[in-house]
Amino acid sequence: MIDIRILREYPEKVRDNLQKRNMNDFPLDELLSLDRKRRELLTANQKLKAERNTISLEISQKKRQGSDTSGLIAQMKIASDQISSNDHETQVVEKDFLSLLSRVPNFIDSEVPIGKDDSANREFRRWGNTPLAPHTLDHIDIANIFDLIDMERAAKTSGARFYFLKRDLARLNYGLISFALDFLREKGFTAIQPPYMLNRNAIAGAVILSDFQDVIYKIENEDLFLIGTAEHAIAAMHMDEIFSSENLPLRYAGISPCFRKEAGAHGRDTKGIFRVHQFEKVEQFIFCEPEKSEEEHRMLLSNSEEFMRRLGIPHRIMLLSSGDMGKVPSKTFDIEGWIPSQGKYRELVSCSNCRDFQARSLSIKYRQKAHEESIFLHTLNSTLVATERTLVALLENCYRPAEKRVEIPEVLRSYMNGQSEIRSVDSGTTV
RNA sequence: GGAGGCGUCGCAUAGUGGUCUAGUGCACCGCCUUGGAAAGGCGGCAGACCCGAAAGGGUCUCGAGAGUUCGAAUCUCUCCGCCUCCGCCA
Repeated sequence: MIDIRILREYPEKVRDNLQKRNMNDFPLDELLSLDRKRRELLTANQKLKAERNTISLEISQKKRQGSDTSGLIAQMKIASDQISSNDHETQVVEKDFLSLLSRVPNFIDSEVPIGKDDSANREFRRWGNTPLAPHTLDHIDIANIFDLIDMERAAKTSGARFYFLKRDLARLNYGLISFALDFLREKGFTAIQPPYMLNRNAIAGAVILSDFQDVIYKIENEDLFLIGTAEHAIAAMHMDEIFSSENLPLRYAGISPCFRKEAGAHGRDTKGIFRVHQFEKVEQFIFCEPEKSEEEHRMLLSNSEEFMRRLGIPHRIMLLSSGDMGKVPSKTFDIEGWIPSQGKYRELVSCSNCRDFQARSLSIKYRQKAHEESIFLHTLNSTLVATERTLVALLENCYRPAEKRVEIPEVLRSYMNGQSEIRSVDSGTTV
């Protein structure tokens, strides 16, 4: 949520930001008039309540003296009726106001390139060789050679965009997770396995809920949603808390499955496990003081880059344009990994500075010294590894067609009992 | 799932319809005192919002919501959470 005072005092800043985000149709004037109306109602009703409190005190004093209070009580009755009808009206306006305010996107960083879509993203750097056509097999073709993924049966049990991971690929998935947790532990992150379901209040604090209807699953007859990412659970974990600055920054390594409806993705990436309804992710999450967030953001990106390098996945770093980024972050870097079968870089990592936007909706603050004024802190999040997507990149980049084998990256071998490659069907039933 | 108990300022607690404008203790912060500290003294110590240029004033919040009442921390209902016991269960 943005600071309502900025909107009140500098509405042109908000309007400019909406324009940069291609959201010119946002009803900003309606929001401003709702704010005015809400304050008018509030002020008027507060005066009435102050009056009521005064008369109430008078009544209690007179009762103790044994004087007659019937006149005052009649007066109170009228005031109370007025107050409750005003309260009702205020609530209605307040609700409209809040739901509109919560939809205002975060201010974008001045470095963010302005554009309509991903074509305006700015490339920062590349790493690794990207042979154009090393082989024509995609990750599903390769998985089929070694019996590593069963999409057909998953379609039968669960539907499209589900999968059974099998054999060495299931093991490699957990290897990746373990490696990622060890990697972040060395960098001082605290491992967190969050609840996989959140209530509406928690989710609404971490995201713009109206934009998430197409993304997150709702549990029937419960006030619960399956998490789309550990980010939201970890962000909401500290809602309504005030930290002292000596406890910051807080650096978490979240590990969880992520559930996504992908309702708006019909026809995109329909083959394989690149875009699926559930995947595992190790997530970096930071709570820090505002003046540290730029530095923390660079650190998150460099962690994710280093992780990619250690896996040997060729990649490039992109600074997302205003048209391609989410509404909550003020600045987002993506790391795109090389997918040989597509001859393209595809998003594997998203690394965002949300500034005080989430902290404001979740009311997470800090203060330098006891009894000083508390200030909203900054939150940042970055994928360290989303394992299913990364498995796609690994299968394709590490496949050696001449020898018909998938080479396991050096850093993962210790998590695979020393195994260095996936060769033929290992053991167990093949059907 | 069943039975019972409990949710009040960081912690502990007081409070059973109007004197609660929520008290007290601990912790914490500032000052005094001291060579320095402890102890002691004095003061401060929850958040949000509204009006105001400011000084200042006001409103709301006793787990959440609804109700009874002129008036609710206090009475009623619903929900949520926690604890104890029983049942079931990875």
